[in-house]
Amino acid sequence: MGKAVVSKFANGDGTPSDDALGGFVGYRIRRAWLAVQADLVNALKPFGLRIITYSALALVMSNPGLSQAQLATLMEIERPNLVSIIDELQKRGLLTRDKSPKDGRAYALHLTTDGQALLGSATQAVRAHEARLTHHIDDVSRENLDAALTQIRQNIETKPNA
Amino acid sequence: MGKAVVSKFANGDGTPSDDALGGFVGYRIRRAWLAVQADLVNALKPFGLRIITYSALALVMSNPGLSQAQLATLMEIERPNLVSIIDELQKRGLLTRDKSPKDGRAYALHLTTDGQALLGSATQAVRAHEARLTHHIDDVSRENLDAALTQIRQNIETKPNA
DNA sequence: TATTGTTATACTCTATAACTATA
DNA sequence: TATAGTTATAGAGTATAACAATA
Repeated sequence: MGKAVVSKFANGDGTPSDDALGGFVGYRIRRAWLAVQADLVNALKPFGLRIITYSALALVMSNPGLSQAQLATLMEIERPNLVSIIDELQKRGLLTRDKSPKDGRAYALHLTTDGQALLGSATQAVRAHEARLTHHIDDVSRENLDAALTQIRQNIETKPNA
Repeated sequence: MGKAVVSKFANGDGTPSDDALGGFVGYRIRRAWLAVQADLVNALKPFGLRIITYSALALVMSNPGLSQAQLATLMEIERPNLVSIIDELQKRGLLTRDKSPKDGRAYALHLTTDGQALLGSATQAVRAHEARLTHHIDDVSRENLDAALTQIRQNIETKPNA
């Protein structure tokens, strides 16, 4: 009685399955982010930019004159880890580090014309990448996605684990 | 003419803003994952487990007897990086590495009774963590979230960037 | 020849302590 | 004293090459 067992694996077809994790929202978000990240890295490669250098350029563009400490806070990275990023962008002539007129300790960051041009081209590529991501996702679903992701972050902030 | 400029920053209130990135779905997914990850790390800490060791236990539980190569594929990590993870779990007596009867090169992985017990307790904590994440997100939104994340992964697989 | 598990290694990302110069 | 930028460093996580044993 009972038919032959092909495999002891969870999905019963002889191939191991990830069902034990696939039911978790966190796992699904992680898998989505890894896929998006890999695709975005490729989208930025032609411009010689990494995700972190693109982010720095975009944030300096929107917030001209901000300091490295402010930028690090905005990027949610530690101040020491921003130094080499800014070094790299400055060496490539994409942004300037000027002594702040108001605070002798701080630098005021600004994009150069080249930096603005490169950011513009890269942003077009990022928009194309985003358009591909959200293909077949209508406006309502897209808004629901944003709302759900925001709610999740709020839930964690409100009731963090430890 | 024209009122005093409080700040040149994007949000105009004297504080720099991340609006330049906040409009991207990828950025929102990343932020959500980072928050979920931090919370999950804390949820697993009491059990002496990291996300990667919990994943390994859960997958071996669902797929008893699978090999390290199969597990590495399932976890989407490289085979060499799995060795120390299995070492650690074996040293703690949570799983066994038995010579596969069918393939002299491979090990068949199984959870011990202790491993099953620890996985059970940890899974309760992960479920509690997940319940907190999805608080205030109704079933329809939750299904929409899953569908959207799946669609995004499919879009990338279908039309990858480079 | 190809594959399993392993070692060694390297590269990125991230986190902390401590220094200097300014405030 | 506190903060901005910096240096040095250490720890994760991840990726590849190469080897012995087995298929």
